[in-house]
Amino acid sequence: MAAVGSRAGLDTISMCTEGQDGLVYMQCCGQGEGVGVQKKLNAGTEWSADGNAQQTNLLSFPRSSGVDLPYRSPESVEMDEIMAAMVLTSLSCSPVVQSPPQRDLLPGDMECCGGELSDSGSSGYWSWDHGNVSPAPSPSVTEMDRSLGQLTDEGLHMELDQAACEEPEARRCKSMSRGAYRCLWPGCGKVLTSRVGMKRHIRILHLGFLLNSGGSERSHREEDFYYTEVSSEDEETAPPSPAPSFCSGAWTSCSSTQSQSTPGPQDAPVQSSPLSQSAPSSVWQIHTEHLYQACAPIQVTVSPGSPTFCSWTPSGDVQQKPQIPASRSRSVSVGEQWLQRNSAPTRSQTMSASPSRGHCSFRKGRGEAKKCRKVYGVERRDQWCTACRWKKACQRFPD
DNA sequence: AGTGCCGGGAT
DNA sequence: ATCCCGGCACT
Repeated sequence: MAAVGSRAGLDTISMCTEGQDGLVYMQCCGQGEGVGVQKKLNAGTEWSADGNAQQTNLLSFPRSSGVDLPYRSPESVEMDEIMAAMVLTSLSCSPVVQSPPQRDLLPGDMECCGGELSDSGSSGYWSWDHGNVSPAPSPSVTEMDRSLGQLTDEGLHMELDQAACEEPEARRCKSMSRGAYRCLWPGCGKVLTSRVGMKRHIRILHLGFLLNSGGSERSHREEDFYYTEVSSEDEETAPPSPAPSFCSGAWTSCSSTQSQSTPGPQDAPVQSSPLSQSAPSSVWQIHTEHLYQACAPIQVTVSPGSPTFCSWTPSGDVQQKPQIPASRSRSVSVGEQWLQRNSAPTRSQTMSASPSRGHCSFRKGRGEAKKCRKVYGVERRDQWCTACRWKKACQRFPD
């Protein structure tokens, strides 16, 4: 299925229609991994992707029969019709058909994650350029190719977790319909309705990978340990766990505007807006600041997911993120962000695993982490964290 | 020697 | 509570 969303996959798409009940059946013959995905969609559209199916390319498409298409080459016309069919199906229900291992994604996601969805073709998700479709003449092949390629590039960053920033009604209808996934990370407990979103949540917030790091392969399986599937009842009884401040602008900016606007003529998708990826680290940074005065240092397990909350407001603008008091904000270097991400998980390990010293002092050996003194130098002592200034255990760069 | 920070003192 | 520093452990 991984290739279905790609051009290679589209080459083998075939479809046929049944006139009487208005169902549109599309068959996608993938090239390799051939587990089929079937989705019965709300509007009576059914998708079938089966790598083993050998089916002739029957390209009758009564739903768009009234459309006059300018003459193009047969291949182009074929692709156009395919695209038109896909576009029509996406208009009514905007499916998110995931790769077979994640086929537990149910129509709820599709209904609620509407037009803004786009997923990585390379990771096996369908990509739908949904918001820009119309029954009018379908976009040219090159246009679609371009948009598909773009979605392939960008899609990974805009997954189903967008639902977190959508309307509450939409979320409700999603959560009531079936199970969900709950983050097991200590102090988080966020519930998401899609596995992909949960994985990404864990990967980004807890495992500390930046969005654009592209999901380094080594971490791909790691998220599985940190979430669990919960039933819908569990989800409903569970308190709405605070979602960390990850309603980043790009995830939400694509949501309502595009899907709710009347489908205009083909335009370049708006989904390619770049993501702001720097905020979380700085948020963690701020929250580790001055902890010496706030609580005992031993309890500082800098869990990146815990400190901030995501308001479930539909707009989900970047400005919706919790505003950091200006007095505490400061620029954070890349190295510091790295330290923040990497020092957090190791801290508890070093604490618990080394009862080496006889007396109760938890004094650790020289960590490799830079401290304020090293980072800023003695001459810029005013930029040290409070603890360092007081010759206490550094809170800005905890071991 | 340089650094991190505990323990304790000063305010 | 806040701020500072002597002095020790560690590299």
